[in-house]
Amino acid sequence: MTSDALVDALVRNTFQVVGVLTRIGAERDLSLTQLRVLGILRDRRPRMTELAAFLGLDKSTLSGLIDRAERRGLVARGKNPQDRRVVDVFLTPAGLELAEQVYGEVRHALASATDRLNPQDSDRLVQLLHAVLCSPD
Amino acid sequence: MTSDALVDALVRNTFQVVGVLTRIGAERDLSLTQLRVLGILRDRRPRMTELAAFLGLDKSTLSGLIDRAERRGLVARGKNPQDRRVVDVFLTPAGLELAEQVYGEVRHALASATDRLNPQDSDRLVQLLHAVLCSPD
DNA sequence: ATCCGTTGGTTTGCAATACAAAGCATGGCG
DNA sequence: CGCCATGCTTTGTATTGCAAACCAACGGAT
Repeated sequence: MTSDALVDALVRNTFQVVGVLTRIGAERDLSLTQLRVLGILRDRRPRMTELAAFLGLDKSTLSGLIDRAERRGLVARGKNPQDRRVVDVFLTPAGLELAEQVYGEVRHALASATDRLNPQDSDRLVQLLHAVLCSPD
Repeated sequence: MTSDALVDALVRNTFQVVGVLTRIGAERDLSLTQLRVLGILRDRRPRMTELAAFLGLDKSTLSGLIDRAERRGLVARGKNPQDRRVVDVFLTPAGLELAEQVYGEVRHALASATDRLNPQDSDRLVQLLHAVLCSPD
């Protein structure tokens, strides 16, 4: 079955990227999850529950996660005028700067891998990856 | 820059696969790391240090990890006749069975995604992924 | 043969991550 | 108003991870 080879490649690729992300995050004392939070908040301002669902985490997990990030001045909690129960989360300027920095480094670190492809192959790979991951099930 | 799109796709893909692995692991009380241990031990019998290096973890982290897996009867520690200091790790029959089971499920879960590709695209994607990840840097 | 530095693992202490269950406040009904 | 649902936090517990200290075994040098 050819799809086995594909699954293997996907999983292997996953752990390699996870390794890169973890290493880069560790240099700034950011866990994989924190890194992901920063990435998500770059272009969103979700409420706690939304963010938890996005990350596939429990609400209670997120409370602690945001607590720590807030204590470091990376994110902030905002009140939602429509519904006083909900808590919106967003990046502080410092958080945004760190996010951009880190993701710049990620691009740089992965460049050594992605540069092995010529532009056509690169485009093709992007297309294929999109095809594979388009539906979140 | 086209490589930005590629990096984005790789990272997004990574988190999607991590999500699948985490979910399937959770059904059997296996963390992502435990899952990976099982995957690695399927066709290897490394010593503790080798396994730690493979996973990018500290030796001390691995001790606890293997402790718990051993307590569940999934792996075992073996003495190395050449050097009495080293501890070899390998899957028990139960561990092997669980590993096969879980990775079967992973294949199944990802099949809904991979099946979207025709065989040619699938092969092409495998090729491209291999090209990207061939050197671990 | 002994000394001693190196290597291989474990132990201990600490922080972060994650879940579940319980709790608290707000919202939105009937 | 009474009551349940929703949104988030708190509390308790297990796992994961690192660093530092530790012990045991190896191996070369004297």
